[in-house]
Amino acid sequence: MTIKVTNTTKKSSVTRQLILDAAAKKLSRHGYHGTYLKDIAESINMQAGSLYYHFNSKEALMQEVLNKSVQLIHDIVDYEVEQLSETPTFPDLLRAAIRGHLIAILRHSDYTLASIRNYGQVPEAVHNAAQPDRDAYENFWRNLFEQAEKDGVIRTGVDKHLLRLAIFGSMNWATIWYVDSGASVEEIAESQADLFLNGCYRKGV
Amino acid sequence: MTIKVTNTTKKSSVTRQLILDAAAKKLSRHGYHGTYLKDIAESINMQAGSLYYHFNSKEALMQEVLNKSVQLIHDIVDYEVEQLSETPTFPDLLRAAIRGHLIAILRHSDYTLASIRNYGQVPEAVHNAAQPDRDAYENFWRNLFEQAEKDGVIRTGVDKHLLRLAIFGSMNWATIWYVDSGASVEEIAESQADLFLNGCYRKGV
DNA sequence: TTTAGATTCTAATTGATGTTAGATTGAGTA
DNA sequence: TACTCAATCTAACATCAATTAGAATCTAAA
Repeated sequence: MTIKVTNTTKKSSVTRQLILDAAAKKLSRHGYHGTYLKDIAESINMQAGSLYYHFNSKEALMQEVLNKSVQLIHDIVDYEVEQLSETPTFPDLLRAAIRGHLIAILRHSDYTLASIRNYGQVPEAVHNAAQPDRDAYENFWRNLFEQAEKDGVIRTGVDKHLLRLAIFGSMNWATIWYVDSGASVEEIAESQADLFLNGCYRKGV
Repeated sequence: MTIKVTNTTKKSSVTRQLILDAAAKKLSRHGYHGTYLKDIAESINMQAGSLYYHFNSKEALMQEVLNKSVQLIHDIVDYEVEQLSETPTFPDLLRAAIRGHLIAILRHSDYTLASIRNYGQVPEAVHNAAQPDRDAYENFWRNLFEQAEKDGVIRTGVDKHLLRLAIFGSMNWATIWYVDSGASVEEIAESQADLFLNGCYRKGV
């Protein structure tokens, strides 16, 4: 058996990437247990056994897909937020964060759907390995709302915790209907930000 | 082979229900391909083969779980809405609908998690079979917002379609974090309704 | 008590999957 | 040219899942 150390050969890393992409695609469509190494391999014209040159096991491969999916989102959100002016307002920040998250999960939907759909379906070891990355990303949002509350721009009575979870839900759910909606990512982001900031209700008819 | 016709015997229908419940539990935790008939059977002290007396195939069993999950939600939402006064306001209606949906998916989470997590992961035949029920339920929400718009209580610029999907996302996502949150279903419902009605932003600091 | 029908079990069968070891290929290098 | 090593393939192995046929058991009515 070949022991795998970090391999930096050109060809190897290209193939690795091909495998990861193919795995993400399968994983997003068929779930962990419905994703077969044979299918992954076939979709990039390889044999199932050959995958073991690049990954030690199915679990290891899946783990890397899940990790990458979270990092991808985090990176894009960071980027979108950094594009803002020096002293962005809370609505600006929220809009940018939502836009980043949606861009990530809708444009790279194979990875994020793989992550979302298999949350709690993969073996625990795989699940736990991605937790640190998830926590790091979650903290970004926690901080966003904590700062906003300090600044007094959150309406009294709004639970920061439930607010964050509601926004997460709305965004992540978009992976399910986005393709059929015809709307652009930017439109959806704008709409969701506006909704969470101002609500849908017109008072005093 | 025994051909199954609709069987109304007492014992049979009780066992059927046991099987469905067990299947929903497994399905919600391990996904379609990770759910094994053997496990379902064992969890209710039966043999895998015996399941075939009640269901023609794994697909047929799964299909019934998914159908039931949607019907369950629809029924409870209808009930909550009917409890309202003769002429409920839009906020009242929305609150009741959200409460009903959350009660359904959080109290009977095995069925609804089974449905949500396996959306697009089950074989297409199974998926399609549950579509009519899903459509019927979706129409309830469509009508809710259409009526509200006619009544002029929706803020201009709000996209009814995206609004509905955002609310769905927030609610359904709650299945993931509910158990760890410590919040009650009623609190979450109240909080989400308030959020979607009025937003989180306090204007004019 | 007998018996027919309903329900469950038992023991295969068939097919597919993750994994591995060893053979094979192919590109660069001494 | 020979050699090395990365990369891939091939052909197995062991396991396990869905399904089935028929035997066994249980239940309620005659």
